[in-house]
Amino acid sequence: MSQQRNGSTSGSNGSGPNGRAAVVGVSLNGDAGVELKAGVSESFFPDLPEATVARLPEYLRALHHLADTGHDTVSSEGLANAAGVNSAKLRKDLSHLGSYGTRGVGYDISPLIGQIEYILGLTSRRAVALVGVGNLGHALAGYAGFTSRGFRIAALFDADPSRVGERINGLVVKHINEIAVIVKAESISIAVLATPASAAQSVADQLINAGVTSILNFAPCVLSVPDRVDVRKVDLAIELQILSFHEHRKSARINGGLRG
Amino acid sequence: MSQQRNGSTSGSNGSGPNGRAAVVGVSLNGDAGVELKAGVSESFFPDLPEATVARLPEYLRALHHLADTGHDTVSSEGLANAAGVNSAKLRKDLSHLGSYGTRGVGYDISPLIGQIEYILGLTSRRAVALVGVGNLGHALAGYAGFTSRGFRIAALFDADPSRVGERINGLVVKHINEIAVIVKAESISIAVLATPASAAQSVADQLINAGVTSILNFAPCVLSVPDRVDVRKVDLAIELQILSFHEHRKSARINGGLRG
DNA sequence: TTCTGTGAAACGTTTCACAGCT
DNA sequence: AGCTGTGAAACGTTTCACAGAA
Repeated sequence: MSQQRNGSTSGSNGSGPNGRAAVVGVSLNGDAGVELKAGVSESFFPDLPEATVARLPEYLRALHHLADTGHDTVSSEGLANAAGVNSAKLRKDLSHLGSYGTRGVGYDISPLIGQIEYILGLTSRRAVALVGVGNLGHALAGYAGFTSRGFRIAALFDADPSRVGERINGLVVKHINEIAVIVKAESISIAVLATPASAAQSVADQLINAGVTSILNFAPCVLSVPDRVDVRKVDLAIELQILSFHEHRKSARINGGLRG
Repeated sequence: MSQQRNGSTSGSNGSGPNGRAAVVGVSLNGDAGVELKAGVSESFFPDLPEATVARLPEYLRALHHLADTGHDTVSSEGLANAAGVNSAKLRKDLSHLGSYGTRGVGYDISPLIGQIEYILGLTSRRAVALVGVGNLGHALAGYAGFTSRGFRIAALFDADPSRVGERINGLVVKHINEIAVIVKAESISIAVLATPASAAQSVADQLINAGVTSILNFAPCVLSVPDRVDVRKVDLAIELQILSFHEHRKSARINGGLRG
């Protein structure tokens, strides 16, 4: 959701005060049709359900894995298993992208990878700024998955002068008062926020002023942002608390003796 | 949403092969009623929608913040803003917990905190195992939010002998072949998986054999687990890819000139 | 009057079941 | 015969709008 998305989440909008909104996943309005054939890399933008969008990256990962292990075709059942969903859902999702399957056979992996990467905007490597190189931010700065899955960390920022100047993975940490200049210079539109909660809103405001329109927020707080800005939230303690609920429910079942 | 859903994500189950399922968020079946009054800390288990469960931690965080800043009552509008949702949703969610509001006034913060913590199973600090103290795992081991929001990291594991024995935050890293013994000895039911994807399934199997029934998975792969085990997935690259989709859509809007 | 609690409507998502292409 | 693509049904979630308690 989620969305928080977690989701899944993934979620919906709640209007905040004075025209700002705390947003996790935004509704889709475009309704241009899908007219793309395999191999063609320009198309109008299909109108995808948000739940589908949230699953495309998992399909993409599964498809890359299949391609790497020598497959070039896969059935809806096979891809669904690899992605952890059921096959009806997978077929419905992929049907929104246009027709990449052959009845009686399955899906052609390579053009399907191309189409999903196109839809997700991964045809060129996107520049990402990371703000907050403390405990967690430091680890994120070194996370190989960013690099291998379509992104490039283009700038690191921190408010702490003692951390400014530090070199991480070949990048020098800049002070947050350089956000405006660097974000504009590098045309960065996505930022990862790994600051303490107390600093997050102020940093988000600076990022948005500088032109950032998508934020991945690791700080445990709600951000208030304009409608045009997308925010997704990742909160480790929230994830554990949801699991804790399920643990509690399981033991209530056993102790209460009811309903299995 | 969930999962996964996040998913986020929150989400639903997809049956896997031979009775195993890749699970992100599990449906609720109990239907015991809510009979709890403020201050009483035993109750039957209410039948909460999964979407509500996923939001309770955010309400809890907001409530703690309000309590810390001297409030003892809050309106649905006020709490909803603090939690980033709309007030109708908040009221519906809280109505599932029983009646903690007073019409014309608002909600009593302190008993509401107590009830949410009870429902989430946070009345005693839960022991958590963390497997994989590489780049990300190391940061998670030091994350203060675990400690401050109801959890206690009770054990650290890694497969790499050169990391075994390292001391992090007062805990010594153990080898993963000690999982069975330590998880049982410490009655650990929740584990955080921060291993490479290639090791994740095998480690998950060991954890589950040892008695773990909830897993927070940071590895970019689908885990196959028995139905009784809950899995939530956090994948940083997936979150960025979802944001990338929205970036792509925004620029398609502008370039295509259609629909605002 | 104010603000919660809640039926009912609206909406989005998932699942079913099968038509139809290969 | 096999497997995709898809209407239609089922389900879950959100929003509306207001009854009714304080």
